[in-house]
Amino acid sequence: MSQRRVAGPMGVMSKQQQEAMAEEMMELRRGPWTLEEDNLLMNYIACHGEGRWNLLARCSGLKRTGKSCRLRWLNYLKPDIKRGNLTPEEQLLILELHSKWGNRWSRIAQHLPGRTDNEIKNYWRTRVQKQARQLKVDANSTVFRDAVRCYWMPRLLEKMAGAATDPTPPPPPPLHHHAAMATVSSSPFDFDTHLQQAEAATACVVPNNVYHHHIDPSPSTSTSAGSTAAAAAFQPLPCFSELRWDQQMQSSGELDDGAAGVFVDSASALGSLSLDGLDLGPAEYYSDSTLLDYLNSSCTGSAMMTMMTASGNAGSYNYCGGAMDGGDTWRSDEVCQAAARKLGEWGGGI
DNA sequence: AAATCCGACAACCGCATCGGA
DNA sequence: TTCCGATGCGGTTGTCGGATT
Repeated sequence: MSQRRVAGPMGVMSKQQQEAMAEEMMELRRGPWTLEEDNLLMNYIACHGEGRWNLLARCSGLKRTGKSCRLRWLNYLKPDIKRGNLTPEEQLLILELHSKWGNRWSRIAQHLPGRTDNEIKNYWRTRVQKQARQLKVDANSTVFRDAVRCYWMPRLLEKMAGAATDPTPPPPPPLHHHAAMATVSSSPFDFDTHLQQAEAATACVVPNNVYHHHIDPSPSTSTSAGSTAAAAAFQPLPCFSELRWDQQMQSSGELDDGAAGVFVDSASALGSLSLDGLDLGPAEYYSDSTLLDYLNSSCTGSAMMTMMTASGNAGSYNYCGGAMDGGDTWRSDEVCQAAARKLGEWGGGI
């Protein structure tokens, strides 16, 4: 940032120095807010509304900077702030969105109503990064991300499934496709124990942003209790069930990177992806290139890929000879609708 | 019981961006 | 076009309370 300098009584002085001097002259307060200060701030905002924080700081009688007032309001006093521990759903969403956007705390917070960017950032630093530190790996490393995707997220989904069927928690949903999955348990999670398994699983995992809480697509191959539990894990969360075609996404400007692909609104937990009938687990957003990479690495000849959500929306497209049909060939067809109905029969909530 | 450690979270700081003058 | 104030964002620090030694 530019350090703007202006001439003053002390000679050339940076803007920061000027501010510091002004603060000194006004004896601005720092540190924890008192009840009186909170009341002053709330009363002022009740009368004049949010915004214009510097003016607020000057006129409210608070000996605080505008910045400090804004932060106190947004992170603590605002009426719609949600207090208390993050729910498994919220934790899942944070892990999910962070894997997609990185440290874009504010952007992530927009998807968690009532939670602040500060709260999410603190959660990440105290909980998630702690795990990474204990493993002596970087929290942004591929290995750690895969461990999160393969083991932490499924455990959160189990928690969600358990909560949905309380007071009698169901058995964990069937997890398959990777032998390592069989070791996932509801006991206290031991990240260290699973790290090696995560590394092994990574070798055969595919679209990079797929995590593996697989539901069995075929009722005949799983117990009804297991299917119910699996479906329960996909019970609708707010705003989570819309599948949009890429062209719609682009025309509506919802994809800021202009990428084509498939997007299952917000909660990956509700999307499911299959390839020629083989369940690939929940899906969120797949760029065309991601899908193509995967298909190229795992398919010979042709294949049909389908996606569906718990609300019953579904789509598919064809892969043949190393290429995919373009976005305009996406269609919602009978096959997918039938599959979606099937999911509904298992309790997916169509 | 006292000292120390540690996790959680509130608050601060530096910088970037935006919009109006 | 430039300047500058306001606001927002992400990284870092400070504080407090509970757990542990």
